Amino acid sequence: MSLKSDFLTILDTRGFIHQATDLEGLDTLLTQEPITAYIGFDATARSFHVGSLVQIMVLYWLQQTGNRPLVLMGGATTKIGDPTGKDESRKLLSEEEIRENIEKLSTIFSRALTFGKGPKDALLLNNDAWIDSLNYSSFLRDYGTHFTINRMLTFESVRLRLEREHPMTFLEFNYMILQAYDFLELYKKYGCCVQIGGVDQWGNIINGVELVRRVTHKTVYGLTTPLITTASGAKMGKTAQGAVWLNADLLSPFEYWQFWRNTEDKDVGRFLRLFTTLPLDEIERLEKLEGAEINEAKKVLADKATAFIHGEKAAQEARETAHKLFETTQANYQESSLPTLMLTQEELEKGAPILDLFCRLGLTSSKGEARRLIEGGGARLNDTPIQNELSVITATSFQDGSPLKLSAGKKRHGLITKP
RNA sequence: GGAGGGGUGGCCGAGCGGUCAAAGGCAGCAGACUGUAAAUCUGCCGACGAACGUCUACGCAGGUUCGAAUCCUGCCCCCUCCA
Repeated sequence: MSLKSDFLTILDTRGFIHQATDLEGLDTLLTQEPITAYIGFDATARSFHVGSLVQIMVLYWLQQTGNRPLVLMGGATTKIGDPTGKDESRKLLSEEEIRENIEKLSTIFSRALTFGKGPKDALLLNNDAWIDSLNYSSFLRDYGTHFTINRMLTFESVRLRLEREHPMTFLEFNYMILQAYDFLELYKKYGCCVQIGGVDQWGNIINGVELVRRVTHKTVYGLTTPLITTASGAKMGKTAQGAVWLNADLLSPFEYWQFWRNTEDKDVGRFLRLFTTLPLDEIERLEKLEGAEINEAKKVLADKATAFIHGEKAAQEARETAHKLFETTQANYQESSLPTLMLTQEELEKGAPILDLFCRLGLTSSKGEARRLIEGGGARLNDTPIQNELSVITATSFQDGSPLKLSAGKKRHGLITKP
């Protein structure tokens, strides 16, 4: 099928579309008038990770093509989704946590989207605003009639749990109803007619689409994005440190840059399409590079992806640090984005144990790990393998006054400076 | 409420009185080869300690024993079937 609208054409050619309720209908609508669409986000963590990046990119393109994005933070649904908070004080605390999470999560959108009060400006919403005040009996009477258990049982998420004989609580069962209600609310308040989400959200999205139709007799649309895996089949987003967070306080821009730089060859083209805004013909050129040349494409990917989240300046710095680290022998890392540790005068006199320094720089999580690293030959000081696990850093270790580079393997480095 | 099964390291999963810091797999880390890639091969993979070693860990709390992940008692949680 050939798509006519800018938005769907971009989504399609860049690989964002997994399935949709009525792609043609949505396409037609998009060519007629600007629309409002939303994506819901959970507030369970303090930061998004690359898994959510697909969704964020979709919102970006939505706004770029002249439509209005709504970012819905699931303040209320997150609260309900976690049934462990039983006693009163904990519940209060977790509400507090959710608030903090939402605050932190929201910062990510400011670079990708333009917020404001204009017709095309993005809005940040929290479903707390309407779900918290729902009255159980009237909610049941008004909306409960639109959901049949028969239908709900056929949804993938439910069916799988039942087939595997995994328990599913009534609470979880209700989650999808509340999410459907979100859609209805957004449709009524903001004229929002599209919900977008990951493949796992398909069932929930369908429910929303149907609820809106039953209540208002209007057609709204659902669209899902594919689950992004690496060419080797692994779920995206794991590094040595854990998840690939988007917030800089959890993962430095340099490490973020490195994550993209280390993309597998086979993924470069796909990732350039998904996670950068480079023109398609440029991407086609880049992905044709072969052998070692494809590294240039990976650098572009890293630059653009980092700039999108952390800004041009941070991307530039990350690139320079990487260049110094991997492509030259020069040792001036002062301006780098590597973890840095300054020793005290006292430590320099007494000698700082190398094992401690590995831990303090976050290169290893225990002294034992640092010890094993040295035994295995993966530990280096200024690119010279460390032989003795008992060595110490003293004032004389700084030969020319520049920082010392401590490395765990070839890719993880930290700097040690003296006062 | 009754009967039965089960809770082991990041995950899966063996062990069922000493040889268990706990097989095997996955994930992870490092080394070799390369291109800061993939694949492959090798090593490592609880903490502390320079080291003999010490401590903490097999749902929780006690107990039996020279000795317990393994046996007993109580509690908590999960699953299956029955009411």
